Amino acid sequence: MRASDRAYALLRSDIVEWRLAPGDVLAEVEQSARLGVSRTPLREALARLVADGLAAPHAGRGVVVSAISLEAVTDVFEVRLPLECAAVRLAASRGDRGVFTALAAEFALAGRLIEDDDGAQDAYYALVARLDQCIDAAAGNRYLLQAQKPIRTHLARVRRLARDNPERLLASAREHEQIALALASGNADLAEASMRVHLHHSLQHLLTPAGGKDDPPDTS
Amino acid sequence: MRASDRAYALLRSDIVEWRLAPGDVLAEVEQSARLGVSRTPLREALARLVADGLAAPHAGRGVVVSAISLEAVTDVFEVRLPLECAAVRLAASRGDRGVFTALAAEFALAGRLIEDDDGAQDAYYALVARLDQCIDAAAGNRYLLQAQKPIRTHLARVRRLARDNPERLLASAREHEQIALALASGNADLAEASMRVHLHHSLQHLLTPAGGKDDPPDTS
DNA sequence: GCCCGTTCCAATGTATGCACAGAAGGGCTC
DNA sequence: GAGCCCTTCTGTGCATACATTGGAACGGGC
Repeated sequence: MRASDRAYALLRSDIVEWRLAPGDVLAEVEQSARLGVSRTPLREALARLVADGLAAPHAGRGVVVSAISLEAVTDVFEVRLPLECAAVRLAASRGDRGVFTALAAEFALAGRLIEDDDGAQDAYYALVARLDQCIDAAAGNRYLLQAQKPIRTHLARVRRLARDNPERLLASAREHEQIALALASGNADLAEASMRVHLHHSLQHLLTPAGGKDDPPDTS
Repeated sequence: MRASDRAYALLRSDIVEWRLAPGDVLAEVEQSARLGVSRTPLREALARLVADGLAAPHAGRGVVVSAISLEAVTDVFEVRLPLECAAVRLAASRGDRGVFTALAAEFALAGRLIEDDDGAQDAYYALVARLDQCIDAAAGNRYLLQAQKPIRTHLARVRRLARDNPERLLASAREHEQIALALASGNADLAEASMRVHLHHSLQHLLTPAGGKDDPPDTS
């Protein structure tokens, strides 16, 4: 792997996983020393971060990690909603239905994934990621993918703000099952409606202040 | 201005305006010599072009200008439609209505801009760009803007495939006037509907093979 | 005591040199 | 004569050295 790719991946995960907080300055010499690469590939990595919107050039003072807030979450969803709806509509009309039938069955069984302890939730997240990938593949539109990629990045960053909530995850699994079923039936209207339902609950949960002990948003 | 910015702007316009054709290889040494910058800023410019989707890394052979075709136009519009609709919905609910009332009046007068000879059409395109900027400002969503930017770039590239057609431009002006009027009234549903009408005609015209002498798409 | 100017420093922006990888062409062998 | 391998060469990837710009701190003047 190229050094610039490594630097980009490391910095990106550092930002997404909140090891680098908004406002932190990414000085070239400091980061190049920390990551063990030279300034040239590091500059390339910083440029990609800026293009992603994860960092912003600070006039004359390098780049700083960009801020993300609750208003920003609302803004992100204002873009995510039409994009995801467009994606599922395309996937419903173009996709291979068998794939989504199988995925729906997996989501129906997802309860045990979620209720199992520790690492099992990762399996659920992986399942969600697989559904996303299948939708992307079925939509078959590189421009749509290009538009969604930064949105998903910002979303992943917000997701790390809170821990997991089994209740919400279970509801999320049911919503995803509905989406998969709609795609399996090739019904674009139903798929879009199911996606709207899911995104509504997802955003609502994100905007709900973490009430009790750990009341965690799920944005998948 | 920085050398990397100059290189990016030059290469970008070269690609958008078809001085560089799809498949052309962008060799670092060659382009750095042509543009009068060193290899380092040129590499940065190439990376930005790749991020924009205007070029793609070709394994072991540098980056090549990416292809754009009629299927690609359809794909671009599949993303453009939901994004522009979302933008006008937000603009209708948030924007300052006076701005759009004034713009609607300008579009109503746009006939003379279009029918005037030569450079006058540029004034019309500038007017369209101003409407876009006002919609962007009214929507006030940086993530939406981030998603739209590459789409608009690809669109600008396609637009250069054909010359102007006064008939289509006049119809386009009327469609834009409707959008502006809907925004001025703060009616999100009407604004979206007007946008859908405009995009439908825009795409139809793009997909129509240039029939007579110069039957030129307008994608604004 | 405060404000403005100057100077120094640090960090970015740029250029160039070096090393490695992939491709193309030629030569050798079957 | 054709196919395969080796050599060479071009071009990218990386590192480092140099220039330039912006900022901060210190000193002088009001």
